[in-house]
Amino acid sequence: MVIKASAGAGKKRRADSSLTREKILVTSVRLFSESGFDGASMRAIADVAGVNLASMNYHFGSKVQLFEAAIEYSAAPINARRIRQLDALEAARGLPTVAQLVRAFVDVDIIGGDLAWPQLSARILAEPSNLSERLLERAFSPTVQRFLQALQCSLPHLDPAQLGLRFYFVVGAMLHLVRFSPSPMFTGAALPKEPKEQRIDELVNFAVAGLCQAPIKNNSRKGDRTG
Amino acid sequence: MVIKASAGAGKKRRADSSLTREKILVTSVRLFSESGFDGASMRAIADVAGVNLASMNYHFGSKVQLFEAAIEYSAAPINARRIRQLDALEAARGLPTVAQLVRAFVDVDIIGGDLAWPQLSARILAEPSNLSERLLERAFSPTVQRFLQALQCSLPHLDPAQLGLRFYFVVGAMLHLVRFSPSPMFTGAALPKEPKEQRIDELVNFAVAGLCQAPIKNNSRKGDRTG
DNA sequence: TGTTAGTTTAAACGATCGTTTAATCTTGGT
DNA sequence: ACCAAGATTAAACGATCGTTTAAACTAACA
Repeated sequence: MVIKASAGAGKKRRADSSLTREKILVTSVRLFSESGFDGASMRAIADVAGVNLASMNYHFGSKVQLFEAAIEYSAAPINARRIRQLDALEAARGLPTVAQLVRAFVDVDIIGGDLAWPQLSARILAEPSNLSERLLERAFSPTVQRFLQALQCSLPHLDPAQLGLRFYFVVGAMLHLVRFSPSPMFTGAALPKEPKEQRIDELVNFAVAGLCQAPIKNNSRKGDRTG
Repeated sequence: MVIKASAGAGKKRRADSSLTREKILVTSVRLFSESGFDGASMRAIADVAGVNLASMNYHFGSKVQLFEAAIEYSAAPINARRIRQLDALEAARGLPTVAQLVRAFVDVDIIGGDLAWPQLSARILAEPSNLSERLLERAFSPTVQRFLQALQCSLPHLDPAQLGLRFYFVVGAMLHLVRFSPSPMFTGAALPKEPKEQRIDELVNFAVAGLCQAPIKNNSRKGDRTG
């Protein structure tokens, strides 16, 4: 058994194994994001991908390793695009606004495109923690770090820990929006559904207000607790 | 096979079946919230609860029905406490503040206590949608509706759909905070972890700013998109 | 005390899971 | 043409899953 590391780089020696790898990865991303790790069986992935069951273990070793490969395969292009947008913002004159930074982070994940990284990442969050935490960390962390640095520059008065926690809230709201379209209990059953882009605008506005206008540290405990 | 509807109400006829039911429910909530629907097996629940495997199907019919029963069992007391707090706020003189309303909704879910409803509800969100959506709707909707009405009274200038979407963001941030303690990539590895109550304060402040201070409707598209 | 409905139990059922085996096919190298 | 390494395949393995069966047990009522 030979577990190959990369698909596109090495020149294929004999057969079209890289095609098989890619079919498996694309299908894995789809089924894992639809049904979760337990819900997507190796056999279902093999059937949908049109490959033999055993070839998945041949190429990826085990289901867990396939899961990790699918996560990396799905996250990589989106992380790259986020970083590219952030680079562009930082290359411009003057500091990027918080709204620009939030939008650069958020809209990629929701507009998304062909590879369902947001659905997959939202799914990972619900897997048993020993599986998910390490994987999410690896797939998310570098990009999050860079955005946090940029946000810190634009919000220098905020404590780093406080900024991190608020950005964590933003990510939570984003993933929640990505997972479902908000159910009728929130938006009212009769109301027409807004287009996706408008919801992103709302999310950006909400996030910017929360990041910038919430009171700093613990100097204002406005009225609470009556019960 | 007799599937009983309620445990505490009907007087037990012969044996201590209500004790068995309760042990199964308590253990189900714990294991479902830890491992999800697929991850928690009937056998594991039976072992931990100290009951026979077959008795779970005897009392609840099927695993799906047990899942539903566990959700209801876990959500009911928390919904009740939320509604009680809301009633108290509305019984007081003057309109409740947004901060009071948000806190009444949020802190119950995080302080939580013995029954892990927040973890469970966060877990449900990742189940296949045919399972989760209907259940979450049933467990969440009435309480959400009442809080939305109260928020609307305190924020009359907000469009109902816009308010609903923003409250949806708040719930997303809350569930995200409940699911994990924010990973080091957000808060910085070296920083000491804040106490739980302080994080709730931060969440409330963040949510209030997002709910109240975000721009209304689509009149201000502050700078975005530089590409 | 014998009856009977309700409950608990051990054992088994069929299905599906991830993984492995071993044979076959494909294809570049000589 | 022959060889050998990589890739694909059908078939099976052992384990575990949710569920069912049928017998044993418990306790209120006649």
